[in-house]
Amino acid sequence: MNLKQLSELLGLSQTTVSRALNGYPEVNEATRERVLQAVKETGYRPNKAAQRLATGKAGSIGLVMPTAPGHQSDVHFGEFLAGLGEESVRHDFHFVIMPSDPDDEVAALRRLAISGNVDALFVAYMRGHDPRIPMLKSLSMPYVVHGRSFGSEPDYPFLDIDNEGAFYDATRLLLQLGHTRFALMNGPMHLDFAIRRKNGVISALAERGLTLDEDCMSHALMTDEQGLLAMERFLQLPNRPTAILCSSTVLALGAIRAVNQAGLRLGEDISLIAHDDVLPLLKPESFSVPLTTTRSSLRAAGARIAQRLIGTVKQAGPFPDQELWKTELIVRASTGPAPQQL
Amino acid sequence: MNLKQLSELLGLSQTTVSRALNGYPEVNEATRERVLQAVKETGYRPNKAAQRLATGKAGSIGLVMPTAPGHQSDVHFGEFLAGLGEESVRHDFHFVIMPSDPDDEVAALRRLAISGNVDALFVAYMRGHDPRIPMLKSLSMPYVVHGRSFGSEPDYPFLDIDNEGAFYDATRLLLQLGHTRFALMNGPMHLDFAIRRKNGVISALAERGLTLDEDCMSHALMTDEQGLLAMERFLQLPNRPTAILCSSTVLALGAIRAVNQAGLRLGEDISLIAHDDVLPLLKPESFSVPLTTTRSSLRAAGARIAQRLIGTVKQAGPFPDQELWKTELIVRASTGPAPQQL
DNA sequence: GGGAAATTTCAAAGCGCTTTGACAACCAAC
DNA sequence: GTTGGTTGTCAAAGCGCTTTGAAATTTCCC
Repeated sequence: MNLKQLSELLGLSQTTVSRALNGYPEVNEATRERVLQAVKETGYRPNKAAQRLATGKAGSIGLVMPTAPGHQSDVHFGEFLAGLGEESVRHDFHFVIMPSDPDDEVAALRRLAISGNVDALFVAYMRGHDPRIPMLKSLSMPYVVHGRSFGSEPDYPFLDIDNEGAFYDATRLLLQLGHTRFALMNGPMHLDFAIRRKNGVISALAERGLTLDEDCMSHALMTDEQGLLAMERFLQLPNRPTAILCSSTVLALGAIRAVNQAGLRLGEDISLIAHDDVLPLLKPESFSVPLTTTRSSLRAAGARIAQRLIGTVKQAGPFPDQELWKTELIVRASTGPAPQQL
Repeated sequence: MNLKQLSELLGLSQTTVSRALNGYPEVNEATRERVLQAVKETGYRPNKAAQRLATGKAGSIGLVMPTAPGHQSDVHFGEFLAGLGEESVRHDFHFVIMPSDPDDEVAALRRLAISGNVDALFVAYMRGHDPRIPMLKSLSMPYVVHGRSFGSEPDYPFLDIDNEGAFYDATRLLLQLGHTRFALMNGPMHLDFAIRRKNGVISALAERGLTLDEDCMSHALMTDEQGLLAMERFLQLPNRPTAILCSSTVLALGAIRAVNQAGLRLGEDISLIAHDDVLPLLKPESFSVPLTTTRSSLRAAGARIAQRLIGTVKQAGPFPDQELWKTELIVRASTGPAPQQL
């Protein structure tokens, strides 16, 4: 069943039927009703490819999924996708995923943009001075950046959380509890959020005249394995840290295993605050010692970005171009007063 | 730049240019060279929407991502996606994701199929007597099922691992080590793989005249939290099991925490074998006590399914319709002889 | 050199939709 | 009863590609 057949069935022109379907005002309400009824009965569905060709709109948003043989498939990515998905299905959009080697993202993004398969782009895993930003600007296609790019003029549309503020607050809490020896277990060094979180820690420490040693910083993929390794290193330092800031609950998982293995008690010998992306798989409150966290839902961010992108494509009102979400600092049992000096 | 302009530029007809581009034989090699050269210089890219309309092929495969507000976004899903992605990018395919409430998958799948956005479908998370199978059969669109559907005639294209065999073998290993009290920590009861794994355990036990108590079975989402809860229950049983079979390394994570908390030693007081989907996030060899596992790579399965789907769409030779992959049983330190009777 | 066969190219007809510009049909107002 | 403004409907022209069927050109063989 196509439009032509449907219109013949109804004794109307294709124009009228098309207009009735797409909510144009210049159609008699009675006629529209008839058309809608016929659609129900015949199960007519407009051909997407033809719609696309005619309108130039694809009804989909595109994104690049970093993946390579052997590359980590990131839990955080799946969670974000879920948010994006929930929102797009609500608007009858779908999304197109272009897998790409993480080293080749600019090219992948360009391919996706010119493929004509998408109306808008979303990008994540931002780095400092990210080359994708100028590229996106040069494209005439709506986009939203998840995160920001340190070092680039922030004049592009983004949604980010206040990473620096989150880790500043977390650090201050630990300072107030009397801790003086800190360590930071961070994501890969080149990623924007990692830079900002580090800055947050450093500036809070600086207020008390403290610094963060090179030894007390780790930059790695956010896996439990890396968390374990990093923590083991920290614990072997001559003057080992008592306060740990951790960029993910996944890292925390490994870190805590290391703490346990060393026979230390979390929340007493070692205090730890992790950033919580609200992964349903890893609830900080159900850790054996519930985790103090800075919280911001990755899924909610995904949904919001989808909303902005789709709204822009549909020209449904203006959206704020730049959003910075505050995180919540939630205190649980993994933080406690600094242990007495030995 | 479109085809018309390009052909005018070359002084050729659209037909010839189109044929040259698409590798048809009825084009002079010299002409083809000229065309290809012009494409390079002008950066011409055929309009996808028009191609689709003309050919009826979308160049993409579709899948339904189960997601709902509050629903688990599954680590296993992301890993599978990575495999699918690696392969599809290799063939210039992309995939379209339709998010859907897990209770509404049949409808979502149908929407996706008739949306005209995809050439082929992939489905996973199969259940017993899965209603999607008859639905897929009724569609005239290629598809591959990941897993199988217990109770349905296996006359549809699938790729599955030998779940029953894996758990049969794992159980036999534990039996040989002298264990007699078993527990099974499984995925959700309605899922096909869970049914088959359970059968594998039961039939291995039956050979020794043993049975699996209702108490010693848990069916739950495969999260570490559920693993913890299930194991805590097992450990409180009057005659507690010494051998645990576990459907995922994620479940094992929680289970092991419970074992530790109870002051028991893994591989001595309790033996555990988990199924390992080769999640890069959770390597069984880097657990504090390395895990004995049945292994089969989810990512490889994703890649293989993409290969079959794309091959079918492109009519590139026949593929086996049904594949059953064996798993590997890899023995590490989490299994040991049954402890002496008390 | 002529005719048949093979090779190369082309004009035109779709694919199924949207949208433009024109045209009836109707109403109110003078 | 004509004018002017709405309303509702339509025919036809795209959108940019593929593909059919025919025509033009070249090649081959006797």
